[in-house]
Amino acid sequence: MGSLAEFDDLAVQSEDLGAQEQAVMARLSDAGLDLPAMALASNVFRAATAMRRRLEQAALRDTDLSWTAFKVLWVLWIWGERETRFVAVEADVTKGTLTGVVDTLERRGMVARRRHADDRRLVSVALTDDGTSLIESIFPAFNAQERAMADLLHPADQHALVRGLRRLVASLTDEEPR
Amino acid sequence: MGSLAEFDDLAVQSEDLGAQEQAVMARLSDAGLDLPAMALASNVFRAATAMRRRLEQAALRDTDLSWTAFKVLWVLWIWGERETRFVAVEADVTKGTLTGVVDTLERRGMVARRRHADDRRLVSVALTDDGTSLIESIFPAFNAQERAMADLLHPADQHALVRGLRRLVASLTDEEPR
DNA sequence: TATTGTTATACTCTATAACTATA
DNA sequence: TATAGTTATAGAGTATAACAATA
Repeated sequence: MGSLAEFDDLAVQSEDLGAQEQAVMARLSDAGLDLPAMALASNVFRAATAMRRRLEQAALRDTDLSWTAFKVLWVLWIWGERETRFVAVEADVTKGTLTGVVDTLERRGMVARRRHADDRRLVSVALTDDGTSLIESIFPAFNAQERAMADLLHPADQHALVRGLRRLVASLTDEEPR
Repeated sequence: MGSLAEFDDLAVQSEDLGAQEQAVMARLSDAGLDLPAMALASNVFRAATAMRRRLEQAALRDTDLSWTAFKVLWVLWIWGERETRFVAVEADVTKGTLTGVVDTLERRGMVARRRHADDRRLVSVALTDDGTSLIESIFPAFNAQERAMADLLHPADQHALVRGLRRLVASLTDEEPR
């Protein structure tokens, strides 16, 4: 069985396929590759890039916050004061990157470090009042963009998409604990 | 109506929600935000990061190719010789980045530039025979990882996920032509 | 010995914009 | 004037690894 048929099966409606995917089919249809899996990966990347670009332009442009600095503020807003290793995992950055971002945010008075009394290797980070005000002033516009993007899909598609992504993320992250 | 109920509606099964999303619900359930949209965005980013990390480690680690260099080879493999502006869009990088990546790949003999005779502003890039061999030797392992990740989901979930992502990408990219 | 956070290095990619050569 | 690609600059993130302090 050719993978072309397999791919087509996933396609549902050919109008949904971009030019790139059509070229892929023409080029690779009998190379023994898993085209549906390719389509899954490449669409995850394309969606992520397009969404991040839009969020950065529309919601972060005038805030003087990098994508990562924003994520760190957000994590602290959601979770409250936490140890830096936790924040690094949650914001999905390396600990080296986190040190730098926290340095910057601390210099601007948005977060504060606190060394633990009981285990003095540990450092926790928390939003200051100014940091809380900042994230609370930025987040509504950020979320409005998220909503506008989600609304590009029918509710049933949104539903299915989130469910699939959650399962994928769950499987990937407990496979590779990092 | 609280957004908590709205969020829960999307959740389907609470075991699917990671700890982060549960904390979000607890923290933000009545802030007037669109939590399902937030869940969509954040799961796209988390999936993309986890997948890229795995592909880089498992398939690109020993190849001496950066993520972007790999994408450029892939684009040229799929499309054949193309003008650099086309390659930049397709590989989703800026033209400045592309110049650098093509410089590197050309120095290694994997691609070749060709200036057009009819419009001498234009430069096309194509794989050399060595470049073709390289991408053909790397891609099977890359695709095997893509398949392994896709197989973490049931076929119906894969199907729904790809369909949703395609539609999202299509809407986002014809909204913002770049 | 192991762990936490910090520091250091070298690399990749980005955004932005100026520059060249062509059209 | 506009366009295609190149070059330049500064910034942000990465992987990797060494390091100091602490456990």
